[in-house]
Amino acid sequence: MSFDDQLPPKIRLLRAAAELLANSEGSAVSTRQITKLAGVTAPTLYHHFGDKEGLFDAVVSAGFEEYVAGERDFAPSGEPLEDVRRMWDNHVQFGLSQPHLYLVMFGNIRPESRPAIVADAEALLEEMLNKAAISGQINVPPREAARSILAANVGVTLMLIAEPVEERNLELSTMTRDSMIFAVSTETARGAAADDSGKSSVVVAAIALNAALQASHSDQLSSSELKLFLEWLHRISSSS
Amino acid sequence: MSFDDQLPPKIRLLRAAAELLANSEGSAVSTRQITKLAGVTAPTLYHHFGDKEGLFDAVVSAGFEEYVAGERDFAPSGEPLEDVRRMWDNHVQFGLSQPHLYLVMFGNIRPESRPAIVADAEALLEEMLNKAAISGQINVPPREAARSILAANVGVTLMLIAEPVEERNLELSTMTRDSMIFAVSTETARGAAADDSGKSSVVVAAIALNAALQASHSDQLSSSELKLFLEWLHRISSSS
DNA sequence: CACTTCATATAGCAACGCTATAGGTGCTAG
DNA sequence: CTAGCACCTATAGCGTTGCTATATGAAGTG
Repeated sequence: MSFDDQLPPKIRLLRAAAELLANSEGSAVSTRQITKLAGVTAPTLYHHFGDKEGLFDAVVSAGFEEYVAGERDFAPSGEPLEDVRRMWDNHVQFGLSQPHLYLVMFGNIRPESRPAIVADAEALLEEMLNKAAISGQINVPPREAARSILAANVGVTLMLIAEPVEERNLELSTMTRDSMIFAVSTETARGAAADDSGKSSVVVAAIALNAALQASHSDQLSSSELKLFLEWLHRISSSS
Repeated sequence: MSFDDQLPPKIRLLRAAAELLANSEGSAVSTRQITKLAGVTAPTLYHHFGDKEGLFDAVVSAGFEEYVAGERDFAPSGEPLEDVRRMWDNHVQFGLSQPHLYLVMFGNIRPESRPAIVADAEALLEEMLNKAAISGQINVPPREAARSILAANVGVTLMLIAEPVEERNLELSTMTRDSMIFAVSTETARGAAADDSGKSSVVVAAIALNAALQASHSDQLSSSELKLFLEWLHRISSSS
């Protein structure tokens, strides 16, 4: 019954919960199943984790490490938007390979209670999008882009999980993914990639902004503000 | 206790369930609450609806009529893609105004069990996208486009529901919506933004510069200067 | 040794979704 | 009018859920 004697009960509970979450098909996972598999009784669970959700949160943190590890390994491809695509695919892959764990992480929605994990995933995406922004590859602030992309990513994954396995069509994922990324990117070409060779730096961006601001005066700043702004921009631009 | 005597119990159950789903804050709704409010006992519920989910499905069908009615009223604007935008907004609006009902409809995800309602919503969207396809306005088969857009729509709505009310930012919705629609449409609108007096390139450059400055703090500006600089940058980059 | 602190077990509560069984109701057939 | 027959509802309770009041054991400290 208990599968891992002589380990501390806290760890046995974590492993039992993880195993049940990973393998249980369809129905929910009960505390009694978990404690039975772990070879402990109910109060032990509540002593260590407070309540069922506390246990699941702990399991999820561990599962999330795995998820994040998958995301970070892909990271340095040099092309940030390509990395965002990989993060998207990794997200979907994780959801489909461990649907119950995923549902605990992202599918357990209740009004006004945001799972902590969502913020983490969002931060991860934002970090990557920030790199894209530095290269001038996106036309939306990274934070908003991250939220938007993550929302679509979760929506797609949930929808795929809800479908019968044999009907799951991953094209839904790739299509939505590319739609979202394309929409926030500055790529101009519909079919072919732009040859704009990216690779901007602070200086390049500043120069571009400087030129753009002088060409069409923005009405977001007053004229005196604009003058000072342009002076600072010049200092930055001429720093290299 | 029972609020609507002399109506048939089936209808009283439906109304009680709908009312509880609409008003219950946070916690779940139990069959006992429902039967108590309806003034009937448990077997009555199971006689008419089979099980709890059957009742909820029935409530949802009724609620869905309302939802669909909202969608159909908007329909004939002549511009199909504009109608898709309205359907998207209506969807989000419905979710935020009746979050519990919405969660029963779209948030109750379990592996390989697709809520019937999703197929209906998908069909509705597909129908509209078909009109767009006939006018040559989209570059993707309507069915796939509908699935993709609906997935993103649900994802956004769930994410907004999970957020605290005061933090809810509908821009997440409009931005994701336009991203999705733009991506499937044949508009070559990327250039249209450039027509927009070059403002978009200003925004792109500002976003890039903003990200670059925060990544590697330049030593060309003092910290107080930088602070003000970034504030202005933010004003510019969030102008459109 | 006495004392505190932590960790686990015994036993059980209230609430849950659901149901076996039986009784009441209104209908049609004879 | 009555007998039979569906249909609908109630009494009572089953098995399971998440969780806990209480007690017991073990381990460290004075």
